[in-house]
Amino acid sequence: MSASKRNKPTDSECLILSTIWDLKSATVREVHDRISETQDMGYTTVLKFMQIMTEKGFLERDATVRPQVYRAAEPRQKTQKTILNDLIDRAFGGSPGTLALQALSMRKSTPAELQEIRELLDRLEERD
Amino acid sequence: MSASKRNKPTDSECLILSTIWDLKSATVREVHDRISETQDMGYTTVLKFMQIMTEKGFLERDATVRPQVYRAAEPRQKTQKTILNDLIDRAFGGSPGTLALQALSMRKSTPAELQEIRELLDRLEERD
DNA sequence: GGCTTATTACGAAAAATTTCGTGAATTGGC
DNA sequence: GCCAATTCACGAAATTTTTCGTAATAAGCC
Repeated sequence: MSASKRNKPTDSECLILSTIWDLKSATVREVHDRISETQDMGYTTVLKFMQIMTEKGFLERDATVRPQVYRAAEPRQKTQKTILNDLIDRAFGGSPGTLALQALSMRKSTPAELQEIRELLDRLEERD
Repeated sequence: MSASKRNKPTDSECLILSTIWDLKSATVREVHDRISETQDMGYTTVLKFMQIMTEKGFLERDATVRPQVYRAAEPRQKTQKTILNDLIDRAFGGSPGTLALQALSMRKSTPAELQEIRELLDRLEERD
């Protein structure tokens, strides 16, 4: 199967993906421990999500080791872009700029991030 | 009632909100006509969503006129920020900059938007 | 090998979202 | 005022998402 690209993960799936992106690869327990810090979600609930996500093609699992280890099937950025594409059309009138503007004006970003964005802007405007 | 702020609209609700933001205020038919251009969604389905959204506090309705007219209960930006806040934590490791960067590198933005972002960056960096 | 604990599979309940049928109420035209 | 067409309220079915209980399986220890 592996619907991989076209469909975006659900809210809970994003939470789990996020953790796995951070850890590169992770067992169910590792994911659950991480998520438990902020959320109230049972161990078998996390397990079930990870099984479903494997079916959907969001995760891959190595069943040769115990406990089993999961990895993201797609690179983080690719999935993030799928999510953003959907959101931009759905709630930002198709304008990525509007979304970016709102995001930046909302919370403090690091100087490094701001600099990176400046450089991106330079490259984007050069193309004209 | 009016849960207004804390909760984010569902996917379908975003679609409808988007339309109403554009039109400032709208009847069910107007919203349905707009959405029908790209989606396959029945009239009564749209109506039901708008009724639910009114209960939830996302919309307000003027029932004194016929057909009834709906408006967004909160300003567009406020709702957009609620959505972004959630997404940033859920899938972007809490970093608005990462989200902004991805959004900008994804599709072409207008020169005006790029300029606006530059100005925002200037203001943000001044604050240090 | 048997016991204890941790991990995994299965399936299904609970909750939330999406969809629409049906009939009542309202409006506009004649 | 009456009829056709539109709009609205109600409720419920269908689907998807979220949650977890329970049992099966595997691992680690003495």
